[in-house]
Amino acid sequence: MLLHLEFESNIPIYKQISNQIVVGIAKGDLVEGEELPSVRQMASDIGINMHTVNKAYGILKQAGWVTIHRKKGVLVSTNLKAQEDYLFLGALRDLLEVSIAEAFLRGIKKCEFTKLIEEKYNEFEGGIS
Amino acid sequence: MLLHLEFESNIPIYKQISNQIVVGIAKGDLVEGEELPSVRQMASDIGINMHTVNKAYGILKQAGWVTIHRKKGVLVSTNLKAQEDYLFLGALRDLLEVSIAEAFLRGIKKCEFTKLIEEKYNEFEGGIS
DNA sequence: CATCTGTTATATATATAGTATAACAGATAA
DNA sequence: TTATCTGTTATACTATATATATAACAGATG
Repeated sequence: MLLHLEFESNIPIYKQISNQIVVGIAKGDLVEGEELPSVRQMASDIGINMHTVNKAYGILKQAGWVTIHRKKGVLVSTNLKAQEDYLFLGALRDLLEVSIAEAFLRGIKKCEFTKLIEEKYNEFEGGIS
Repeated sequence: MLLHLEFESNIPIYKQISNQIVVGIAKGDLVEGEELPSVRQMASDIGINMHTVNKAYGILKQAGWVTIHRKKGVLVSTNLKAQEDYLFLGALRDLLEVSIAEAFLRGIKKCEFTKLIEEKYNEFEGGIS
């Protein structure tokens, strides 16, 4: 899977990496058990420091998006750390509040917003159907 | 309008301030033309530095959420800087992609996600009805 | 005149992000 | 065994972001 990094972005590189891997899993570009490049390999490919990749992998490992074996290397996983739905949705609500407020005040209709959500969901659901 | 700041949050204070003011406008707690406290006053009330508030106001001014008059002070505005809907929605799409991917992989159903959006929209629409 | 306003400038302290170099222990292959 | 690769950890450095502190300026107000 190709990573598209923007080095002038205000989003940290390690966050861009971990984000795109999670999205890659949702899209089906990365499948359970698939091996990811080593920290040194990916760092070399991208042209960044090893520790930046290591931080991204550490975040993914922490959340359960990858498992790391001495033998097999870094493997894609969907064995997520348990988190109650209401906690996840609560955090999501907080995250979305400002964006929804801005959209509302800009005259974006409710259905336009939800349509955007549904389209992205379909991108993911299409990957496993 | 009361601000609820979390000083241990990873979200900068100035961002928490500007976010909550935008949400306050959407909820109808702040209305067009309403005067906001001066940078020194708000800083004093909250117990933070003047420049932190000034940075928040600067962001709001930049986007068009407030206008600043020598005479009248800092006024709530909804005279937003022109931005094409497709640009706003494109940025929104990027912002939501990871959250939607996570929700999808956690088994949150599409309708649960959109329901969350609709509920927040209703909070805002209720404020002006 | 005194006071308040937004704004700007400068300085400092701390945290974060990214890089650089090095080392360790486990696994792998020659 | 030797050599190489793995994730991991440690240390150090630079750059940037965040927040604070102090000061000053020009416009407006009473």
